[in-house]
Amino acid sequence: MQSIRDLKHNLSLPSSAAMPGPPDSYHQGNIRMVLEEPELWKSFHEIGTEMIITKPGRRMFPHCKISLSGLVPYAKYILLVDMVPEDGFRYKWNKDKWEVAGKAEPQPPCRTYLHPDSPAPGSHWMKQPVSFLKLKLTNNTLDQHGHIILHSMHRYHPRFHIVQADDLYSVRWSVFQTFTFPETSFTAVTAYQNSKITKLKIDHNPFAKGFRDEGSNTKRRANRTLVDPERMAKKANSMLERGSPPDFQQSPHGALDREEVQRKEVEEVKGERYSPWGGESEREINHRLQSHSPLGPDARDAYGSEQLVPGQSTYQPYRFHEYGKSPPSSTSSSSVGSGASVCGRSVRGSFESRVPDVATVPIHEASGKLPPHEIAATHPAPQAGHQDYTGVINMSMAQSKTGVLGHHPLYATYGAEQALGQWGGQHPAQYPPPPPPPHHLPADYAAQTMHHGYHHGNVSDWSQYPLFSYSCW
DNA sequence: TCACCTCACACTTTTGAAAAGC
DNA sequence: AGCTTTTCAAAAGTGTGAGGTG
Repeated sequence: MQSIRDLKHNLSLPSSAAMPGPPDSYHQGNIRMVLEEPELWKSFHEIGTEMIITKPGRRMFPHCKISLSGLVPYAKYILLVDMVPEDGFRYKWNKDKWEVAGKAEPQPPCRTYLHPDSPAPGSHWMKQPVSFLKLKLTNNTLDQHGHIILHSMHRYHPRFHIVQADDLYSVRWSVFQTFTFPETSFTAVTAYQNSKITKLKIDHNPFAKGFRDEGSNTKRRANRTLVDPERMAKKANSMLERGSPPDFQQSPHGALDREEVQRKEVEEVKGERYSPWGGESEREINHRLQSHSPLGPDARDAYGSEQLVPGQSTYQPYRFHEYGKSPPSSTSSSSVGSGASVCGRSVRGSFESRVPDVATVPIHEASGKLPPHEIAATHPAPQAGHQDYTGVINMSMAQSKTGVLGHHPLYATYGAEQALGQWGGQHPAQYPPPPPPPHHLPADYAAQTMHHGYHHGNVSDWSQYPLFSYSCW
């Protein structure tokens, strides 16, 4: 196998003519990624996962945890995660289900979370599940901490990228593969909308133990009463004004028959399996999760995360329309493509996606074609319009990483100006059409996303260019 | 008025430095 | 002296619910 060093050398040649064909690193297509705790994810997914986003940043729960195999033990890899909008809509919670509430807001700056262990040899990644526990989500578009910025009431799903690279400098010249898992999609919220989700979180998140009804919760409430009688009096007053007894109101499990209420809710959560996305049944979800595996339902265990994306199309430069995990195309989708498309999800033409101002990027046709009311109460078709926009990894961070950051999480920022500026006129020369798909790629892997970052070799200039060309919408 | 967001709170787990033991 | 284990306080991560905002 050609070493990554050789690959780097080849790719560093400035001329597009020098762009090598697919290197032997395509053999890395053996990489397999499996989502850990799929049952937990599934239980959330069936109800409609919500993730809290806050100004200071909030961790995900369940958090992203994956297992990797098929890596070259001695080769170094970098693991990245980013969040991709599911569609071009904004949602609202109406009674007991999510409804489309209009077009999505312009996408905030795209950021990528780099696993703090990166870069590490394949043996390191494979020896145990890899957790992205410390990844945080925020709704603060001016966030300085590098958290992943999302819009509330919008739907996203995480995407995992694995890049064979000795260090962050090499990323741009390296092959990377992308994986997604349909069950990890979620709605970003600032406060939980679906009480079933709240309950699931409380039941499974150790930090929320205090809210469980197994004794400590009541103790907590009692303490609170003692600690701040004034507050409680105030609260009681306000509740009286609303005409409900203070101890029963508000809480999903009031003092009155709390156990029964809880039992009832548990039954609802476990048994009802209702989907806020238009009544998708468990069977349907299972079917969807399984049937999208290119290897069929039986392959889910073995190839739990392999995905289905037409290999050819993903090689189109600057766009990645087929990626659209919507409808989720497999248990996890992996795609193979050029470095010019990672955040792909566009219905618009690739040229339209390169508008110079991300804030004004029009929502795609899809959202225009399909009136919200027609979509309401149903899970919108994933292919629904996406906005394209691109981003640039903040390489100043990457640069510092190699020397200073050590084992701290690195977030790569995709600034709007950078992103669009660079797309503005450079790419044709800068990002020549990628080579044809590897002829020796096994059928299975032709469906994966394998991106090549074809960039110029001048390291001093590389911060101008994206690690991934981002089309987040 | 309403939908959404922010904040302080109580409670929990995690982290890391200091102390103790070997 | 050096290493490992234990202890404990501080920090960080939770959902709650009142109040704020547009």
